[in-house]
Amino acid sequence: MHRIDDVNVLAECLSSSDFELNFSFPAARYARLFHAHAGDFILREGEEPAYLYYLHTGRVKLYLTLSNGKVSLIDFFEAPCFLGEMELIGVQRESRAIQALGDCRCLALPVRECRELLLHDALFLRKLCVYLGTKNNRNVASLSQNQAFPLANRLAAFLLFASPDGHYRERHTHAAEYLGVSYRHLLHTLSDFSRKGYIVKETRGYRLANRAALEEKARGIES
Amino acid sequence: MHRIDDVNVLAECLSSSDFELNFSFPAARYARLFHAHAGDFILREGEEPAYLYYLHTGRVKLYLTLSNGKVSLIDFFEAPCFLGEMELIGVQRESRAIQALGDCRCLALPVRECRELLLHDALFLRKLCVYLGTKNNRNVASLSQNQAFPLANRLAAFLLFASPDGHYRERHTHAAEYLGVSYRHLLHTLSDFSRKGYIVKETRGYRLANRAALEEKARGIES
DNA sequence: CCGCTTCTATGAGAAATCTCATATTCAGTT
DNA sequence: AACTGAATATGAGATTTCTCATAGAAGCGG
Repeated sequence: MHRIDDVNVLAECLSSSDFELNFSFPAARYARLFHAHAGDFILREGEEPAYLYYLHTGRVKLYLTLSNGKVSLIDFFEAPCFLGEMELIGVQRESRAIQALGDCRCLALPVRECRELLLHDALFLRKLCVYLGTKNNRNVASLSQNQAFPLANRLAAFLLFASPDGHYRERHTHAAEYLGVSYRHLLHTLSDFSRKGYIVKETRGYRLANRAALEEKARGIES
Repeated sequence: MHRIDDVNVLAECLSSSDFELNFSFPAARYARLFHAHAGDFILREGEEPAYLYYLHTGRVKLYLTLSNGKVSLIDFFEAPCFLGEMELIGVQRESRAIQALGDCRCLALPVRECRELLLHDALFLRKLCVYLGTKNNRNVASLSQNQAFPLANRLAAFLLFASPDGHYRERHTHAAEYLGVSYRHLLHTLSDFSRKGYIVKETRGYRLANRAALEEKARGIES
């Protein structure tokens, strides 16, 4: 990830986002702009971030490495959202990494300069509470779903979620991590879906061939 | 759960807790006191709470009922903590219930009167952010652990966690919910631990007989 | 004391999921 | 063009976990 010092690009980003609406102090005055390429790390494991980031464009994934050695993909985040907010409020112990999935633009407030301002800004804190609460809800939902439903149901929901145009193109490796199952088992279930005609393999990915059946499978998950 | 109108008891509760330190306005003026017996519901599923609760004494469990019909135990909370804060900030969609595990005392602020005060109080909001962030961390940790380790490891950790005096006395039904496995499988694994001599069955519960072995099993989980 | 519900307990068999081994393809590198 | 590391695939067998069936024990209101 590298910093972009072009003042015009920064101004453009600021004006094309809700960034400033999150603060009751003139945050724009402190803002920097960063650009991350696909695969770049925005937060590295065990590193104290120097900025509070606001993802302006792009998509990232958050994961942590267990003592197991296994890497567990925790969640996807899409712009707009905060990154590094847990560290700001000082509740971060685990070593987490945030990695860009595609090109990302991040507005950033330097913690050193803004920490006190942020921690006394009721508007920002309220926005942050909502954001944290929403994240919490999602986590709780997936926590209980993972335990309550076998992969077939969760995969059906994921296929529908991740295929806006009816074409599924996620990496199997990513999907397996996200769904919390082994790569092997994901492939099993995909080929099972193929056999049943729910999906059809294409040159690159799958086409959702029987949306109704997938929705039926996914039912009971949406809560 | 019923309200306690004794002003002296209320005053006593206020003075014996950090309650007032969470707010920069005179919250004590608005505070009520409630008492819940074991099994009482503090929040019912699908009900909009009229109060922001601060658990003064006691222990509660939070769970939600899936469309599945299955009930999923999400978490335990111990005093002191907030309850109903998700609803206050307006990010609550799922139907959750909070049930007292033993006798509980709750300080409570009426949402109708305090909502605006609370949502503009930077001190309270900051405390709430920390609280939500901590909750989030716990959820993420258990989310990834559940996926990464079989029950034997998690159970070992749970036994050590839930047996301060070396005697385990949790309800199997509760434990099974909490660990996210079937009752049957929990019993399997317990009897396996028995056979291996890790634990010894007593009149009521189990005694941890081989703490070292349990710690070995639990290792790799503590992150 | 009776009937009801919940918890505890155990067995048998099935389903879900994992590990390991092995190939192939593909993109990037040298 | 050869090499390498990741992603894709597929098979076989083991492990984990679940469902169902059954039964006794404990607690509780009538």
